[in-house]
Amino acid sequence: MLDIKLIRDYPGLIKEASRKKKINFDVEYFLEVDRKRRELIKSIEELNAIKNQANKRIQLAEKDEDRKTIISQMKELDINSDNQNQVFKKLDEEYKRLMLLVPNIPDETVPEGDSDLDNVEVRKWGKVPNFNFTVKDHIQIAKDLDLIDFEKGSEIAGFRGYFLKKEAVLICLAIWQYAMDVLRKKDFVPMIAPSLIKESALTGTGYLPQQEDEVYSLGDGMYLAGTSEVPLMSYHAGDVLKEEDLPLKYMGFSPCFRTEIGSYGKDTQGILRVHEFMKIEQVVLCENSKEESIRLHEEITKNAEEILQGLEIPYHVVLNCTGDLGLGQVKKYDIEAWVPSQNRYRETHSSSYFFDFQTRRLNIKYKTKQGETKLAYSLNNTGIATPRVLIPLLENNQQKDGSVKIPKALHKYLGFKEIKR
RNA sequence: GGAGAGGUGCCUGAGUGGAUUAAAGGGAUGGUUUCGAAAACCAUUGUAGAGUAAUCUACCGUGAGUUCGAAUCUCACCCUCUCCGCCA
Repeated sequence: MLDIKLIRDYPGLIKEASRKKKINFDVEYFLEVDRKRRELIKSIEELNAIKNQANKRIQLAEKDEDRKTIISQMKELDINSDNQNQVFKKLDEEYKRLMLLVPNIPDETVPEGDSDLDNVEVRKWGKVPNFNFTVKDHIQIAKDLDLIDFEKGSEIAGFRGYFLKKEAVLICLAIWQYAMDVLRKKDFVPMIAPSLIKESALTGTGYLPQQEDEVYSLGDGMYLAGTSEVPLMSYHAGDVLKEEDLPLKYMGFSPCFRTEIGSYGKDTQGILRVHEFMKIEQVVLCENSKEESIRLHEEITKNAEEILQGLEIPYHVVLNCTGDLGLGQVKKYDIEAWVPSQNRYRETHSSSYFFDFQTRRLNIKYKTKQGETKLAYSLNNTGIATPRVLIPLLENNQQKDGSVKIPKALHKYLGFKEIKR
């Protein structure tokens, strides 16, 4: 949600943002609704002022007759007032519905583009491995080493279902522990967040109503979160924080659920795109400042890179183009890890900032030292997501003999250095 | 799942249809006093919207309703607590 004053004063910016983000939003229509709504508010407030005055006169009236006269006058006035209120209710609903659909304005450094194909590489890390044998994809490796059971997975959990087995499980546990240790050193507060959540948490973070298809709805008003960003941001909904406590940094650990509607036919094999996975998410609330947002955005991006570097996984960072930005995102980097079997990088992390888009919806503020109350700004990035990260981990470390070497950083959590049969 | 109690401002807490402009106390901030502090005294102390401004409007968990008028009455929902049952 954006500041209504900004939309009123600079509708052109919103129009541009809609165009760049490939989002359909009719600014002129919205402003018309806003104008009518405001006119009505003014008129209703004037009526209320008359009523309030009349109430005082009713109380003070000495004669019963006077009182009756005023009451009958007020009854007449009420007919008009009821009508206005009904019209207002409809207008207000429409206004609120539209307010949730106004796209945030992309940063000027974000390249224009239609889709992820137009994202721009920012930097690369690590050496893409050269294999002197035919590389296997993660599916084959997992089958050969009995690490993932896809057949039973789809039998029990349906399409995109999977069972992790044996070392795959232990490695996931180790990866979580490792990633948490990295983030803990950077003072991120560990949280295990609920995935079963109410609608308001999803609306507050901007996933609803915009991305309704992608969220599992349980039909009783409860939903399954696609990321712990949703419960963690909602954790502070309605709060007035202290400036000296900012930035607040959380690492949220939770199962994540995604319908993947709209990606039918994409990545249907393996564990790249699954309905259910585990993720450690970095969530940050900071002061109302663009500079601070940018600084922290770079920081949480670096944190994720540090985690991947520790796992010895080659990656690159791309700057997402406007068409690949979500409704509320101002700027986003995706980190993509090298997947040898596909001979390309695939997304493992997504790092973005929102300014007050989410905090306005969630009403998260803070008091400055001068006593001013301001909306906080928010950011988030993946810490690590499993099992997806197993793909580059298994593939990049596969050996000619079919075994897989395990990156050093995980050894102390595992007690073994390779997967071998 | 069953039974009960409750939700009022930064906090405690009063308030069963009209003077509530939400009492009172506490806290916080500023001032007086003081060498300085404590105490005492005085003052200030919510959010949002409309307006150049004076000012006006809304908000007592949320939403709807009754009424000329609702923190107060009615209905639905949300949340918290207590007890019973079940349970990792």
